[in-house]
Order: sequence, then structure tokens, then C-alpha cells
Amino acid sequence: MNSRFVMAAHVLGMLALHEREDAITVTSEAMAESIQTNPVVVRRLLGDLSRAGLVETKRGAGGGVRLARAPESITLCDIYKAVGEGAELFGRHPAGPNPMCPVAPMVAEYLEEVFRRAEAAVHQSLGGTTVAQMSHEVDKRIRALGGKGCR
Amino acid sequence: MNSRFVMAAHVLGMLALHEREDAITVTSEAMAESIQTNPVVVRRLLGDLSRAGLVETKRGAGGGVRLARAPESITLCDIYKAVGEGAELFGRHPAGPNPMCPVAPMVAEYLEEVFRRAEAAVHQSLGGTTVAQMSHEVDKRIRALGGKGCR
DNA sequence: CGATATGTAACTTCGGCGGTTCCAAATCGT
DNA sequence: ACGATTTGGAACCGCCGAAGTTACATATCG
Repeated sequence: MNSRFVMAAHVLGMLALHEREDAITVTSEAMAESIQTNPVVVRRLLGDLSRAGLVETKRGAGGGVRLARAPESITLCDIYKAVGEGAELFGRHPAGPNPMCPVAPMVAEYLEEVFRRAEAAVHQSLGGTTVAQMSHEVDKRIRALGGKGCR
Repeated sequence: MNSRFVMAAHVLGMLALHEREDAITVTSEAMAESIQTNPVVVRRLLGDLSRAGLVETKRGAGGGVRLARAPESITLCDIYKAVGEGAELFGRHPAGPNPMCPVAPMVAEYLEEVFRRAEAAVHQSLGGTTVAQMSHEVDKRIRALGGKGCR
């Protein structure tokens, strides 16, 4: 799978941390530096997250990004769905099952049900963690090392 | 994710069906035709499945593949582990978190725990289905359409 | 010994994704 | 009004992994 989910979770985690310190919005460039990627890549993610109603962005000087909702109300499953839309957890082989063979389509069809169950299991697992929990835990570990905030 | 899991499940499903009809082994070429891929691709999969102790292969004339264990004792999770060894369900971004930023490594570390839980959820979900169940269900659907076996 | 099948190495091809550049649009301060 | 800043997004490049393909070695049966 893509690393989009990891980056998106990283973004939301940072926003939750900064929200606690102060209400200042964060720029895509600052986040790109933390993730070690290009600001444009971050903005592409932000587009999905914004459409999903998880973050709010503001253009222009002094603009940036902040959480659109309370971090307690955002789960990792929300993020997963926001950035993974259309992407399947399990890949099918491109050609599909042989329609001439009577068993192949049936196997493929049955596997789709299995995949739906597995996907639901992932959703439930990710849904058990909120962005607030994540930021709390991360914050705890940062303090344990005596560090201060990023920037 | 790769389509290796789909193909491997397809292979095991076919073997279970043929085991019921008769004890004849199936050739990699016949399975490749059903999956619509190259026989070599199937054999690569069979290598993993064989090493995992799920199938037995026999070389030479009259050779082929058959299940190494009772289909009731093989779960889809076994297949998943056999062919997905080393592959991660969630992709990390290549560069990794910025070690200069105090929050990035902590976020990455925390996400690893989240991923382990999600991966475990998938294992449990897939572990709830056996190859025998799959072949029964597929067999039922084939009969519902009045078809006969493949080849 | 020849036909058949697996086992595997080596190479090619192709698609997806992250990275990059570039510009439009919006917002703020002066 | 103008320039600085920052998001939005189109367009393209390059890399990497996986499937596909070819070729050949090995094993087994009649």
C-alpha cells in the first residue's frame, strides 16, 4: 500500500500537538520538513483531508492548516478512509479470473467477501484510536526525552 | 498489496475442489489458465506454498500439485503469511521521519504499534476462514449454475 | 530415452507513486 | 494598490516493484 496513510497520520498528529500548544496554524512546508518530503506532496494529502472535513486550510500570508474538528472525534480510520479512497487493501490480478473456467469466477467472487470482512476488521482496528490518543502518547514520549516542540 | 495472495488462494481453492472429485494432482499450467497468468508465476507461488507446508509438488510426467494437509486445517491466514512474508500491509515512506525533528520519530514509532494491531486484526479475520469452507462455498455456487468441473 | 512437469535464474515490461517544477488564486500587511 | 506569503493543482520525470516471459536444469514416468 502507499505511504499516504502514514504521511496523513503524521500530519494530523502534528496538528493535534500544535493545537495543544497554541492555536497557530502550521504551514505545509513545515510539515513537509518533518515528514521529509515535498510540500506539494503534503498539499495533495491536505486536499483529501480537507474534502473529508478533517482539516481546515487557509491561503495567503499567515495562512496554514489546522484541525477542523476536535482531535478526540477523529479516528485513524477516518484518516485511512480519507486518503485511501478507491485504493484496495488487497490487489486483484489485472486480468481477472478466466470467464471460460467455471470455477475461477466463483473463487474470485468468494474472495471479494473475504476481503470485505478483512477490510472491515482493519477499519475497526484503526477506529479504536483517535488522533487525540495518538498526540497524547507522542507528547508523552517527547517529554520523556526532554525535547521541546518542533520549531 | 500484490495480487499474490489472490492467486495463491485461487490455487488452494482449485486444489481443494479437485481433491474432492478425485485424488489427481493438478498441473501448474492448468491453474495458470484458470487464473489467466503465466505458469511460471504460478510455480513461483507454489514454491512459497510448498515451503510453508501447504502443498506438495511432484516433478516429471504425471506430476503436479496437491494439498499437503487437510483443507479443514488450512486457513486463509496461512496462505496470507506464506505468500506475504516480508511484505508490509501499510507502506512507510522511503525517507523515514526526520531525525532532526523531535516529534517525527515519535509519530512514526507510535504508528508502528497501530500497524501491528491492524495487521493482527487482518490475520484474525483471514484465520476465520478455512480452505475447506471456501471450496464448499465455491462448489455450491458452481452447482447452482449447473456447470461441471474445469477441464 | 523421450515426454512431461516442476524449479529457478535472468531479463523485460508496465503501472503506480513520490518528487519536482511551475503557475494560478487567495490573503495579509504596509 | 502592491508585494510577500501560502495553498491549490496541473503537468511531467524517475524510480521501484511486480507480473510476464524466456530459457534451461532437474526429476519422474512409461
